[in-house]
Amino acid sequence: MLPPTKGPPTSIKDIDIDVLEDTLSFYIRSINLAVSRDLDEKLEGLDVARGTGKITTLFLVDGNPGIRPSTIAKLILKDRSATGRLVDQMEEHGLLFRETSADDSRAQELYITEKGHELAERVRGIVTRQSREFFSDISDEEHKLLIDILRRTYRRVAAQS
Amino acid sequence: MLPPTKGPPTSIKDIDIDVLEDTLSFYIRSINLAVSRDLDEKLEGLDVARGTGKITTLFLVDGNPGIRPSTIAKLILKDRSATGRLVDQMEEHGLLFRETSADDSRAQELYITEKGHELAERVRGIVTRQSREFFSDISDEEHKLLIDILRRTYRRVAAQS
DNA sequence: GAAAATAGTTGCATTTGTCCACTATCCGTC
DNA sequence: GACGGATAGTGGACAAATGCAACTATTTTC
Repeated sequence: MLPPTKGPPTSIKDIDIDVLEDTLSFYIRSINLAVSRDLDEKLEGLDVARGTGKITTLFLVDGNPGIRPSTIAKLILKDRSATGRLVDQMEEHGLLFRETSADDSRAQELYITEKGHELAERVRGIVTRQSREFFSDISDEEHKLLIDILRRTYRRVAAQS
Repeated sequence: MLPPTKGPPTSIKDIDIDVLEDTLSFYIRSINLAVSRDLDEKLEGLDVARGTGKITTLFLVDGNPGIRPSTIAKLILKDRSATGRLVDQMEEHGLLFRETSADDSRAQELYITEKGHELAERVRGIVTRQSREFFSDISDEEHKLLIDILRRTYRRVAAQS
């Protein structure tokens, strides 16, 4: 008979995390912490590190010339206020510039700069590699599956905001 | 022939998010924002809302009497400093209490209180339901699959910290 | 017994985001 | 074409969380 395993559990493997063991949101939230930290390291010093949204914004402006801050806000799941400040930062860093829309003078159109475009180029590689490396214990097949499923969820959430 | 779709893209569906479209970390990070917000709403006023870690800590202490702050730190992927403050809060709210370990007077053992146990009971239901509802567009089969995969990743990450 | 490692605490700084109110502008309707 | 309601962007105040580094107290190692 094994010795009674009472008393403070010490090894991480013996720990019971209760219903979280089968709770998807728990894994999403936890892995988010880890993957975001890892990504920040890889982006160190790049004008685009820290927080969600900068990278997405960079790509959005690079690939969709004239896109508006409010559209970006919906896609990065932040409010206009936060998005505005984010655009401020990126403008200060010379990654993009604003223009008032000709159609609607309330709105702005965002355009990438040369510097921004170059950064996008660099970041493209870093981000792709980082994600694949971080999740390297997941097979290609599973990886594809995960993305297909989570993409649906993301689209649903982004669409309704 | 369709009219040229040049000019500022307006509908979210037409937007190109570049390589992020196939980047798992992007989905994890984005969905994390949404699912965390949704969860916070469901937990409103419950001593356990906001930030990652409180819920996990509550369950850990409830299910693993005598568990140490440093063990919790590894599981919630925070440093001891942040974990300590988190335990402070929960102690102030009367959810758990500390005792100095008899074996090692540097270490503490954490125990749940009656109030903490009751809260755990409530939160168990809320958390499970919230996750399943949030991801309700995912089939049971896919859901199971996702969890199995992400659990591996979480364990790997938690183990090495 | 001395050095190195570990547990926890605290101060500090930084970041980040949310809420709310305010202005300018556009849209639809009477 | 004037008015009310929605929408775009901005700015301020505020709350919170978290990470780092330094420091104390113990324990472990050699």
